[in-house]
Amino acid sequence: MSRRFPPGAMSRRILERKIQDRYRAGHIGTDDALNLFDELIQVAGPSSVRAINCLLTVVGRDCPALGVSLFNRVARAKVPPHNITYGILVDCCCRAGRMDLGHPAMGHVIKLGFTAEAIVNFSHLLKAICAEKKTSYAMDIVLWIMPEFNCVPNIFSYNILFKGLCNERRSQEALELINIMVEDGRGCCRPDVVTYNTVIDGLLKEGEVGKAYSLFCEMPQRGISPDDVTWNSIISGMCKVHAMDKAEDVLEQMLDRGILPDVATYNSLIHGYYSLGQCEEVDRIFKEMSRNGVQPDIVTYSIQMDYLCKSGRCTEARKIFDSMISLGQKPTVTTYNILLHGYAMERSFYDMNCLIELMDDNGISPDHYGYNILISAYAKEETVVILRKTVTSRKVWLAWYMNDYLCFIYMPDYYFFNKLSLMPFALLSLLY
DNA sequence: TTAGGGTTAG
Repeated sequence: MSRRFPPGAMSRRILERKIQDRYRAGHIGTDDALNLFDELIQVAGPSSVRAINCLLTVVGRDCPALGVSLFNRVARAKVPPHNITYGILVDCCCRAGRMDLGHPAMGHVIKLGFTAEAIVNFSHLLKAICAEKKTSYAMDIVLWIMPEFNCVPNIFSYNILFKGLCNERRSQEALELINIMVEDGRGCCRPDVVTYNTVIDGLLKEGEVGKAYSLFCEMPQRGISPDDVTWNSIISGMCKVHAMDKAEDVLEQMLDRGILPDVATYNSLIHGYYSLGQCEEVDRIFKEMSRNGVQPDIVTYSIQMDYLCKSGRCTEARKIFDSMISLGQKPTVTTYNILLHGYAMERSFYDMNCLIELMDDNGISPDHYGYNILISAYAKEETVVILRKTVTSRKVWLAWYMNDYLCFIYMPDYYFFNKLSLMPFALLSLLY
């Protein structure tokens, strides 16, 4: 009787199955995935590609650069990568800030003849190109290069372009593109609810409230029903320009259509009323939330803390912060920044330093908002003298004396600022 | 393996 599998093949199949089952159940962490990858790659064969895709997805999600290096090991093993494997690779290259590797990876997909099925791979590439504020180039890819390779752009491709245009403050062009697509749209590439939501949000962020509202009103005529995201965007836009009556009108319309407000809806209203100093209205919204069974979330508490800090009531804000933690809510970097800004306004340097230590203990790194708050606060002290700036391998230490006290700021994200032109405003004014 | 909304600094 002949054996069905060569020696070792059965244990390899068992390992592959185990990996895929655990991946589907969401039971693989990054460290786990690395160990399983080491185990599998030693015995891997052509059948291992699905399990390898699962492991690359888990590792790449957390650490895209590591995902790229694992792919190199796959390429050296006798496992022909699948189109999906290349998709994960393109995504990892782009998210690791290695567009110089992302383009060749995509070129490889084309060379191997995967182009017709490479639609998702193109989406990763388009997203990364748009993130670099090169949406015009991404548009050339969608309109000319993809059809050239028989890869028909889908609504995902177009919606990535719409988001890119809006992020470049080119919402008017996005609006015109919607109209062109409506006039001669074909098949799957008619604008959908996500397209409208993206452009409505872009117009609102550029202060074009009237145009955003008109587009919102045109949706039903064009056969697209607004969803919860659409309603929330319009309500948030109205709240940001302090048109609270209009926001309440839109909320009524939303309820009439049977769509229930969620925590994001209430957060917009609470923020709007706090900005106007109308605390009685805030209390009313909180009661309404509670009546409708909607629980406040981290953003609700952050908005409340921000109001208290800006009113010189940091102690009360801190009580909310501490009670939030005791209830098991994890503060985000924004929550810390709000409190940090409150302490900075009070010039409470001791509290600021303690909070930074707490962030560190909880594994949260300050972002460019946080650094600006810190540096601006210290820079306002007349006795600040920059003592030393050390730049080593993408890391920056700043040290200075303030009131005979040696202060440090460690900037692990220097490369990030440099890359995205997000070097903190206050830091620039100190260094140059 | 791909797209959209609510909070923070100067």
